[in-house]
Amino acid sequence: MDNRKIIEILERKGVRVTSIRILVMEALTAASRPMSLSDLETVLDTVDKSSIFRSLEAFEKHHAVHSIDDGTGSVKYEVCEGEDECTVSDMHAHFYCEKCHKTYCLKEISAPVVDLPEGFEMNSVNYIVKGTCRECGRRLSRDGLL
Amino acid sequence: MDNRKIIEILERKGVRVTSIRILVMEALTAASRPMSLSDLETVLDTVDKSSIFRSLEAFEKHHAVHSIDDGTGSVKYEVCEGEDECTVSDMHAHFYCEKCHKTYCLKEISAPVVDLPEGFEMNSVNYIVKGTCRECGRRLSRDGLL
DNA sequence: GCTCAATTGCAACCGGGTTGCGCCAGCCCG
DNA sequence: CGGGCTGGCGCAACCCGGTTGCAATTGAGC
Repeated sequence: MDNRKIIEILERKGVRVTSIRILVMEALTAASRPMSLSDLETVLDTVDKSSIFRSLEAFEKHHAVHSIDDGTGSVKYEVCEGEDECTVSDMHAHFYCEKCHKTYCLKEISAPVVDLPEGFEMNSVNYIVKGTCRECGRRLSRDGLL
Repeated sequence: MDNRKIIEILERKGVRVTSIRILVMEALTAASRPMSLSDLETVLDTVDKSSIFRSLEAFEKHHAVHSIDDGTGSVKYEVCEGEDECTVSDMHAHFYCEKCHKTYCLKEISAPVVDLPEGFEMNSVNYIVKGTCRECGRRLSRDGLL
């Protein structure tokens, strides 16, 4: 992976560039799936978790990443797509596989928006579908467990 | 509140009736809103939290209550409406007020269901809207803060 | 190269959730 | 009534993800 690209992302978002932050952002962009703090901890085993945490904090403040809560008890982070803000783009659906415990990002499916009762103001939406992912479904049917 | 009703609910769901469980179920039905473990802990300050926890566990196993994760880090519980199962009824939307930190149960709004990519199997849906609730909206506009 | 603010690593802490264990209550059976 | 068994309870300890205080280090700007 080319560090230039990573550094460019950080600079564009106005995040101060450090070696640790490059590592964290690199891991996040390399992953095809939202990552939790402990996921990152195991990938970057030389880096202290508080440093990763604070890097993510900085990224999030500058809208370089956004966090999603898939109800597993550990917050996941993923790189924001848009060039600038990502408040709208973080409204897409996510899928949590109860078999392999992976969280998928259904980028193409934007989170549905409902009409709220009068007086309620919406700020953001969290839409999580739980179930069995494609691979686990295949695996289970192959093994005759389905 | 009439204990008879509480006991009747527990018996109908096949949960063994104990004094603690009556207290927990009573608190849950009395609350107009989903309650967390620590909410219940403060309401029932004579009861140990592990007892409350295990009561909730028992209730949930017998579909007397269901849990919802509003992304605040503490799971909320609410009494199932239906007489029997509640697997469908727990698919309604919830609203989390970021001002007063209350979770509302939008019973009349069922969680929207999206089409998943091929091979993905849906088990349940979690739909949380975050924002400002009616009361906080009123309060803020009354105080000129909005 | 120097200075000062920001970042990092470490260790400790926090809070929600969970569990091991001994004790107690209730119940069935003789 | 008495004994034994099952299940519930309280206590304390633990787990884990997240967070923070602090001292050491880094690095950006001069």
